[in-house]
Amino acid sequence: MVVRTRKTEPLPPDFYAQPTLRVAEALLGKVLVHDSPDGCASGLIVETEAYIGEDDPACHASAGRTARNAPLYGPPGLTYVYFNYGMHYLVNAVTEAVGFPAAVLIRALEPLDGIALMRARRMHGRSASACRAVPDRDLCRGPGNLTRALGIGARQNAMPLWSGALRIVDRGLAIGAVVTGPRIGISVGQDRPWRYWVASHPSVSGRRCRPESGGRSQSGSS
DNA sequence: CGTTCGATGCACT
DNA sequence: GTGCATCGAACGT
Repeated sequence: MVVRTRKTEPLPPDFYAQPTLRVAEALLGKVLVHDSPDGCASGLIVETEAYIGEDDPACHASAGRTARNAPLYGPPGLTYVYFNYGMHYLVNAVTEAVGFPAAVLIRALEPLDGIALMRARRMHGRSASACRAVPDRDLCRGPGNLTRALGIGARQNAMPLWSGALRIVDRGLAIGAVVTGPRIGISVGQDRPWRYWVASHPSVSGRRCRPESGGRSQSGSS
């Protein structure tokens, strides 16, 4: 019984046909991979958010089915990629059952493979010096940043995550403690604690977790 | 260190 | 025309 190689099995479609909160938590520690013509890039999922049903005011389906949000109503395990703020793509994994609109937003990754490629993609349209200053841990920090680093765009919308170029796999990697709290970046539905992240992980978005002691934050300079 | 604000395109009212 | 599941430069403390 050797076969102790790194597992790279994609999560099966059934994985996504579960309650969205369970999927959102279970996706932490899995690996999002994109094989593109430019090369392969991947990262460990360390932050997610759930968007559940037409009753969720922050869910894109809150106003009913439209052309844009149609993938939310489709089969679980497909992507829902959309364009926001005129410049960012955001990627979701569709969950639950056909006809019920719900998904998990991937908000942050810890870069694993293809770090040079990620940095090259994020360099697009900005000065080389500014890009060189971006630490590895920030390359996929935030939902807009990770799609840029992985080369995810409108062409990846409504694509299966269990096969094909863009997929989520389980490599059996261990993660730290999981924390939950309110979703961020939204103006409604903030009462629902449907955001999940790995505690104290440096690639999680939002306000940076301050290091334990040693940092003097309240000193009046001069 | 913290907070504010402009960029930028598209879906939807 | 309005508002958005964002980002980072610019400014104030």
